[in-house]
Amino acid sequence: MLELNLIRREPEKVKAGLRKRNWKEEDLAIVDRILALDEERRQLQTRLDGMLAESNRISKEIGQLFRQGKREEAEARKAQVSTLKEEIKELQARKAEVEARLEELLLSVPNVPHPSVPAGSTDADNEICKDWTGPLPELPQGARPHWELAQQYGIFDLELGARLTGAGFPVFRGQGARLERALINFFLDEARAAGYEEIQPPLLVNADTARGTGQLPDKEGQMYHVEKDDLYLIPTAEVPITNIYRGEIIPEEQLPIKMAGYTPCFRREAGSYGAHVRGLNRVHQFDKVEIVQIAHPDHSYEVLDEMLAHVSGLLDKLELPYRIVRLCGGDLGFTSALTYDFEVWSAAQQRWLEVSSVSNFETYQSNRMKLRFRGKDKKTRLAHTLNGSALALARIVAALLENNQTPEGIRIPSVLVPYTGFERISTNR
RNA sequence: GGAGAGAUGGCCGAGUGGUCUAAGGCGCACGCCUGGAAAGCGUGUACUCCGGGAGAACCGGGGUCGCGGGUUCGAAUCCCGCUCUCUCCGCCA
Repeated sequence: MLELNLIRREPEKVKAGLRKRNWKEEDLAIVDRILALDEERRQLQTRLDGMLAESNRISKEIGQLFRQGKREEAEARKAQVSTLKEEIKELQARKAEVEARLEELLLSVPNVPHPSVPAGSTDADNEICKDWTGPLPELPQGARPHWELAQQYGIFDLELGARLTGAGFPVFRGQGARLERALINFFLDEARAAGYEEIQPPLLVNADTARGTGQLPDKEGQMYHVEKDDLYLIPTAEVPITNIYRGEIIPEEQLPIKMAGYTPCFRREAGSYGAHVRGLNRVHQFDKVEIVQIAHPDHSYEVLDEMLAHVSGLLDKLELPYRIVRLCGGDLGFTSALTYDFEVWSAAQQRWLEVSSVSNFETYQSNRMKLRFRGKDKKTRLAHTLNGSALALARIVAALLENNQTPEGIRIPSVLVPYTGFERISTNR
């Protein structure tokens, strides 16, 4: 949720941001409607405060009159307050109504994109910031996509998952399961070495938490909902981890706060189908290590760069070709100010797969969460929140399988060998 | 799932209808004292909204004692609902 102050001070900047997100001119009027409602709200508040002050004053007098034994005067004042009270009730109702409408409008305004966000409407307009300049893997004759390799080596089984649960729930087996676990441990160890506190959050969250990071109300359809308990399966560890500090006021010297966690992630992904979602390319449940930082507003873009470097380091160590893409206005998430995607080369599919998304939300999430810090000047300010995948497992596995296939089996990058306990995946395990 | 107790400021804790503008203590900050420190003494110490103001200074007002309603001229205090915590019982990896 955007800060009302920003809309009040710089409505044109907000409108320019919406234009970058390809909003139609006539829809920009929402900014003016917000400003009008805010003005109305403040006027109501001023009037209401005056009446409440009056009522408080008279009530105090009544107390004094009673103690002095002046019953009749006290009774007269009572009647006076009674009429005041009716007006107060009416004003309160109007104020609540105005506030509810204001809130609703505010929730429907996305974050203002960072100046560096390129114009554009689809992923074709995204800007490649760092392309892969090295050689792409050369595959042997008869190279196969990862879903075929999975069958050949018994790494994971989607048909089995479909029988147990439904489409999009892979069952990892044998060396495949061990590879998953190795990657998780590798990513967590790397995060810890980079100063992130390891978190094991709940996998189900309540509506307040889902609202804090912006999954509700706008991405409701993305999440699995447990109706009986009104809980949501997390689509990413970002949701519970960022909310750890919801409503907190953090001493400035504790910033930045760095947290990392491994969780399975659950996404409904309704309506997707076809060849580009085969295998592990898009599934309903996948493993991911997420890194989260809560940063000082003056330094959040340095933090973003640091997170990009961290993710780059992971991919370097895994020896995977990758490129970094800056999302354009049309592709940018609702709550994000700036997002970089990491894409790894999937040699058999001959395409780039998104394996990480690193974003700065500035105060968009923290405003909704009331996540603040206390500066050296004793004032409270909203902190900036950032997060990134480091990394999303399913597609990393897909790329590793395809890029490292040899006639003797699938080579494990040397950095992972201490974690897997084997150097190659082969039929004879 | 059943029974009971509770939720007050950064923390502990008092407070059963008006003087609560929330006692007292701890902690923290600043000052005095000291060669320096401790002790002692003094002062201060929540968040938020609205208005005034050039003002993130300051002044005035509103709201917040778990959350939401209600009773009352007036609620931390009385009533109803909810959430959470603790104790006991049941179930359980």
